[in-house]
Amino acid sequence: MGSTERRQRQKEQLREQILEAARTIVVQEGFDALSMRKIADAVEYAPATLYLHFQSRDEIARELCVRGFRELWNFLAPAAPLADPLERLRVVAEGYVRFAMSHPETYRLIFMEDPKYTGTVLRGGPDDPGEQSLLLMVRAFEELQEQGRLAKDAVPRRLSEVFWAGMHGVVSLKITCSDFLQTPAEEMTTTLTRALLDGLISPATRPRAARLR
Amino acid sequence: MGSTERRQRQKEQLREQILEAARTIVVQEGFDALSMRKIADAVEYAPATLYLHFQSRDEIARELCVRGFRELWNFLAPAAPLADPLERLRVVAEGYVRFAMSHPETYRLIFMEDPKYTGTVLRGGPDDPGEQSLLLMVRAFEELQEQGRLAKDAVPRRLSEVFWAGMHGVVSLKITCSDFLQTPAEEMTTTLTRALLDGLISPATRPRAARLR
DNA sequence: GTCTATAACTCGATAGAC
DNA sequence: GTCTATCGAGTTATAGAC
Repeated sequence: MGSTERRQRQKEQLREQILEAARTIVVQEGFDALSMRKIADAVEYAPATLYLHFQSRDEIARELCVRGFRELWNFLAPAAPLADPLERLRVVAEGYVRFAMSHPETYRLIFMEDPKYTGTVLRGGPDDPGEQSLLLMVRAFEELQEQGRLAKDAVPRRLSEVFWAGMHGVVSLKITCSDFLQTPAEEMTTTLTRALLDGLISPATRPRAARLR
Repeated sequence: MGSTERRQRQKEQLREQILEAARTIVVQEGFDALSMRKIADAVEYAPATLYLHFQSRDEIARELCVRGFRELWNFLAPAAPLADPLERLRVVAEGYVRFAMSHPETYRLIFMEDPKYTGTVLRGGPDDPGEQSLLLMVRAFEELQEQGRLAKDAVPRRLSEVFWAGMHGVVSLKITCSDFLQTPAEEMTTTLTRALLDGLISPATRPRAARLR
């Protein structure tokens, strides 16, 4: 049954082409400009053909979210093996912002467009990609706590969410109103990171060696 | 010419009705659901009539942004007369988050929807509403600096932008994926505010009295 | 199995009758 | 000043020809 396999391969190929075309449209024209007609034009098939591979425009958008988030992870992963949890958090922030600034439309689709898309990667379940990424930060704060560099009553999960919110604030403002902001994204990130980590890690429990400046 | 004045009043009344109907739709169904037809239905006029009062749907959206931002200012203004700049910043943050959480769809329209709407209130000119609001924070940081509670080489404008980004991050994440976040918005805000202000106001230059905890 | 053609529905905006 | 009627373009999705 070699022909069946070939068919299967071709089918998957078209699926990839559709997703690639969709991604290109989103990146170049924004998510609002993504329509089934436009995708169909790009892959040179009739609009209806797309429905043989995807149930709806929504399903395509969700798949773009999943893949986009996977790409985001590639920017965060280099931080994981770093020994110092503080350094790890700084590298996470740097990677996060670098991803968002180099893929603004993808970032917008995943985190700023619609809760239903954000929910695709951040459902809150223990196995979803968002939880994995947050865990990278949670662990860092836990280690800081174990090392006595963080107040005993601090809640790592909460600090991680605040830390994430800070990064998200910087990049989403940069995406929506970069003209208004006078400070470059990277500068905002370092200022934010320094201030936050310096502030979160309370002076009382922080040995001199762990100081950020 | 009393009848002319009456006409004028009626015309303005309809304009208000249109805006009020539009605001209701945005608040209840979100900005995407805002259509000229729906507004026309709500005010019991034909769709074409709306174009006698507004050039386009866009112009209605922009007016909603301007009014929404005015309402935001009402939440921030109570902070202005406070003597202690640090306290002022805390109250600004509290008001900002309270506005966003009580008017999520309005907040989304102004700050998260489209740069062209955000630009309506944040053009970057010296007279726009956004600049005014940011000035509230800039002044607070300047005073902290004058009082020697902030490093001399710190840039108030930059700190304000970072401070604002932090608040925006918290509320926009809460709006887009509140299910994923385990921490309530108010708690995130106090954690963020404490950490940021504690971190921004560097230990070296900060007298004991100004400490946040 | 594949794809064309089209249904059935949105929308914003306008021309012209009254 | 307001309405009816409609244009033209957009959308998702499906029925049925090939």
